[in-house]
Amino acid sequence: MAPTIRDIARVAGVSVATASKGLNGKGRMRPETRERIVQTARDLGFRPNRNARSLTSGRTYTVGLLTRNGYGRFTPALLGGVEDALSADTCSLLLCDARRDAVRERHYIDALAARRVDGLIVTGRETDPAPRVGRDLPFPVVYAYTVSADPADTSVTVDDEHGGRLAVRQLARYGCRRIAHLTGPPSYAAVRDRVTGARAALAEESLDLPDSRVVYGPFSEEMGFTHVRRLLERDPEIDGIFCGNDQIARGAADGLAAIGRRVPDDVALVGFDNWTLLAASTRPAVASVDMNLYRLGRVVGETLLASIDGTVTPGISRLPCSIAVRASCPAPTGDDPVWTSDAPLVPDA
Amino acid sequence: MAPTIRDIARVAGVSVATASKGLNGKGRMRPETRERIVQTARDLGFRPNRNARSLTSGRTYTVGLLTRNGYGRFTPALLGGVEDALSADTCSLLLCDARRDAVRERHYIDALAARRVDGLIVTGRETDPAPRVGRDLPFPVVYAYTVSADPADTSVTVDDEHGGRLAVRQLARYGCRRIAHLTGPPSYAAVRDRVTGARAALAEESLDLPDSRVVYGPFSEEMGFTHVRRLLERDPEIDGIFCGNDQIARGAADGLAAIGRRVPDDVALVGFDNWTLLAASTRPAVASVDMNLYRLGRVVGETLLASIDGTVTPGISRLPCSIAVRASCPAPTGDDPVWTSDAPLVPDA
DNA sequence: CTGAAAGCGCTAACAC
DNA sequence: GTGTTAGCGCTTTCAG
Repeated sequence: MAPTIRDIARVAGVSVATASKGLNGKGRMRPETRERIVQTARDLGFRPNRNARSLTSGRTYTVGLLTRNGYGRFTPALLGGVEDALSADTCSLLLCDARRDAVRERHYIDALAARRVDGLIVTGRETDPAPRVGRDLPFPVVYAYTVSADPADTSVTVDDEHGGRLAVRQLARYGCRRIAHLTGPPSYAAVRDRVTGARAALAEESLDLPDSRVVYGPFSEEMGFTHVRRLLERDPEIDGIFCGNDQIARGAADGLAAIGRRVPDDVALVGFDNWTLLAASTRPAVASVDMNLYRLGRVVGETLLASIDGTVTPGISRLPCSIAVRASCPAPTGDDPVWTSDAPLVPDA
Repeated sequence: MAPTIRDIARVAGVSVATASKGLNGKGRMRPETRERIVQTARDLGFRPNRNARSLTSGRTYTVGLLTRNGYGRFTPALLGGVEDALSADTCSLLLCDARRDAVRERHYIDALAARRVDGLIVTGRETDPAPRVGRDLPFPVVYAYTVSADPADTSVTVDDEHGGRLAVRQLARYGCRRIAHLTGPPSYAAVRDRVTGARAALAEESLDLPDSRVVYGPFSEEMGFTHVRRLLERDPEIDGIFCGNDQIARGAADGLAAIGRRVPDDVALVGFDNWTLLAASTRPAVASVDMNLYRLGRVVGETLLASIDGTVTPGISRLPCSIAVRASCPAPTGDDPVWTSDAPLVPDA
């Protein structure tokens, strides 16, 4: 059995109360007593039981992370940021995956409540407003990437409009004048927001993005591969394409190669997600919008810690994106935020 | 504040002990009393504090998951299996990412010990024997995917040799007779094991894999793209290639297309990892060895639960792979285990 | 300066 | 059947 504070007290020849104070650097006592206590604890390999401590303190220094639909490509970066933010307060993360199942979700919420977590982070793969995770929960909740449909909740997500703006600005700076958009299903808020952003930015350059040059489809390579060719057949003047993710961009790059168009000379390409593994391997490498998910995770963690401390900030906050420049659209970036590297993370897969 | 068992007892008009027994279905008491207690608990939204309970029970029903070098592409599937296995015992997962840093690792181990986790799972991106996580830890440890250098520890990993056998058998069944291997750095045990397996399987078919047809390099598309062409220049008779992962396979497919070789008619291809997002999008789609990581996770979880119960199984156990058949090598699979789908998981990214 | 005592939320013997 | 008591490991008044 692991030694308890009583063992320390006994061996050090003091009372339990003194041992406690000694170990926690509280109260006042003769330095030699404290030293003796600490030394004894070290000798016995004493490790205070945090669960016991949380009984009195009321804090468990544990937060839940509930993902609503599995761990995806976005999870690692987000998780890294969350962990780093929380580690500042030596909080640990309890993981739960609801797998699109409301019953599972409920079950996990209960389990987390029974463990008296200090807070909860809810994440999911879409930025669309989603039903909140429960009402009157006994801990603060922050939604990460996904946003709660209830404006009284706290959500932190990506500014997809900004991402859309960055993408087309990069194309425009490269000199593109007839820009098209190949993207995912319009049922995604992210997809719609990016279109909105793209149009706004183009308008500032006196350019436009007519409906005829926007193609919605699945978020897949296949989509990019087939539709890029149709698009250029219909409208051979297109000289730049904003792709809704890097898979589409890759398909588009291959499709352009197949019809003998050079990238970026004839048609420039900008993707989204900056999934380096894919974007950097495309021929040529694809410039891409980065959602700064590590930073998102940090902000989420910090927001949750603040909520736990009583400072709640209801509403949705949207963090800006960056642009990762690569050969498919090699223009200077102007004042736009530039992505450089995954800094403190082990990159990708 | 959340109601405590005392609140329940008071409201239900019984003692705390009776309330406890009533709620846990223990002891014997008048059914109506039990009913009253349970009903009161429901009314007050009582949620027993598991931390308090674990003080007496000695069990926290929490296990740590320590990843040594970040969350990769393999993590989600593994994690899913682990979660499912542990949920059978209503265990929760505490997440830690050591990020290749021994100090961080030590720190996390301490934190987990302080939380009195019932057990620990250690995972990492390589199957190479790695230094064990600590000595004389106060809880059982199971290594997942990564294996401990100490044979007294319990490790569960992938049978890469079997994977190598499956890959070349699939090629052989398609009719390939001059098989080559494009793979990652030989510093990886996984890389060497797969070569061993491939050679063993080929020998059974009276075929071989001479050193001249094995190329080591980085695990990247670029590697496949450039080396497949050199390889076929040197040895134009090659009719099948076993690729060390799906990125290499993809590069190889593109490289073959670039020199006008048809896949699979001229050269068949089998990859490794069965990373569907990549493998299924390659033109043509790439057949690939699947490591059954979800199942690995389950076995790891079950093994850990057994260890917690006192049944330890030291040593390394290696689980077999499956083969996912796709257009790049469309042969019947014989008796080999076939991959069908990610079953209970939300697939990929 | 140090220690006795009470209590955090819950469980488990053992009385009544 | 139900309640009293003690105790899990630790913190925290408050006396001494």
